[in-house]
Amino acid sequence: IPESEESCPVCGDRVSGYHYGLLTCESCKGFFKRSVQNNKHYTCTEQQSCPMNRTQRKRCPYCRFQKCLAVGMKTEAVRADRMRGGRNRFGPLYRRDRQIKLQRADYQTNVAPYRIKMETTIWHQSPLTPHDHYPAEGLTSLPLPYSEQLPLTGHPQEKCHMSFDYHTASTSHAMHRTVSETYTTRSTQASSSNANIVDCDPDHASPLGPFSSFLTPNFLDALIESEQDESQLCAKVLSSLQREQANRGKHDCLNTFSIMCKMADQTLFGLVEWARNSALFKELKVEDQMVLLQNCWSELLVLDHLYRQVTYGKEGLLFLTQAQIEVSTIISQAGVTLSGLVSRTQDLVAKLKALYFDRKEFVCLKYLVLFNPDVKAVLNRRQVEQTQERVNRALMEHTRQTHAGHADKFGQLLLRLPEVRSISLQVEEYLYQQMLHTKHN
DNA sequence: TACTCAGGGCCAATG
DNA sequence: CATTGGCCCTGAGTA
Ligand SMILES: [Zn+2]
Ligand SMILES: [Zn+2]
Repeated sequence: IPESEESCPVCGDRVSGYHYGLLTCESCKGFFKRSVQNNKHYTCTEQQSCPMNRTQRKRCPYCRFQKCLAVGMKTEAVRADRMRGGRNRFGPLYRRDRQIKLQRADYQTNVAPYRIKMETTIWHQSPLTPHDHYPAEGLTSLPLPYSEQLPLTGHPQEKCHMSFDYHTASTSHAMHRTVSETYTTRSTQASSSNANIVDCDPDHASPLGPFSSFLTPNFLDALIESEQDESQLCAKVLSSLQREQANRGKHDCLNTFSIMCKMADQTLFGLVEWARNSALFKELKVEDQMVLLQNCWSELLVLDHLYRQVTYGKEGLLFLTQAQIEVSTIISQAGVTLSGLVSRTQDLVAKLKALYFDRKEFVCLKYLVLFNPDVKAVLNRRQVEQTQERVNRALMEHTRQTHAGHADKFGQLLLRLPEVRSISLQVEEYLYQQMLHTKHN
């Protein structure tokens, strides 16, 4: 059933089954076969980047064949002897792929919505006071640097620097407090957001919505101001880990990898909260809020991780909130999935560092990923589209103004999003495996 | 052994 | 004429 939903990665047409390595449509199957069998060499009359879709795929065989190869169609699967029927060596690959897709579908439709539902229920049941919202707030008044040692088990030789230092993550917390509070203490009935926002924000009251009175140059600033301070999120994640550890005995400690999973879990919680607190997001219908979050939660998770690595991470170290782990340790001790994930991520971190990826851009990318008009079940597509375009313009403007020396930083940033998406799918897969694994114990 | 499903081939339609 | 793509035939691997 799920593969009837899939569309051909080459041209977007309906998929007819696995062909030469992956799910493709019938026409691309035939095209690829003929091209390989007859050893075709096409040429492109344009810039070798012709659009590929159902109606235009015939226009440029060169670009079509390049795309076939790019998405992973395998020339080895075309038989030189033209033997018909039977099976080839890709059989097991197809089986694995099917399994993974099933798992992913199961996770997407059962687990992720459940989580989000749970979180929204909590949200609606208890209108949050600022104090509840930041359970770790007291930590900000502690003398800095505040350090603590989390007992770790697992691999005794493993050099795992688990010292917690608020100095690095803490910035001008007090400055943003007031802004954050006005947002978080609002009634959270998102469906009637307009009235609430006008109520709480008389300065910006407008019949067209809370942001319509912001002039475009201030749009991004307004977005940034409403962002929760980084240290608050870190503190929340950490305090929850400490609670978890406190509930366990001294001799029943979490190992590093469980800690990473728990961190991801808590961060996800925080990201859902982030979205639900954002004024742009509140303008959407609750139904659309749900489907958008269900679509991008893992991408947000990856983006969040990337930003933390770029800003706080040191070379060769994986920075987890306040803990640092040597990347080489993970690569050598984790399974193939996780180590692959970590190395792909670190590659991306290096690229972003080279671009001097900043906080404003990070926030913009989060919004671009969240307001994805391509999500199938979205009701008000126009609204999502407009918001995405708006953020997109803001990002373009920002990169043009503040990074004038760096040609096309805007384009470079957008080009990283497909890789983020790809990593996020792998993350979902990994988390799903972990879930099954822990369930069986 | 019956069934599956990804290979190959066929051929009307298209230009 | 060459190319396309929907449909059908085949047969090794699988339950
Ligand atoms: Zn196709
Ligand atoms: Zn082309």
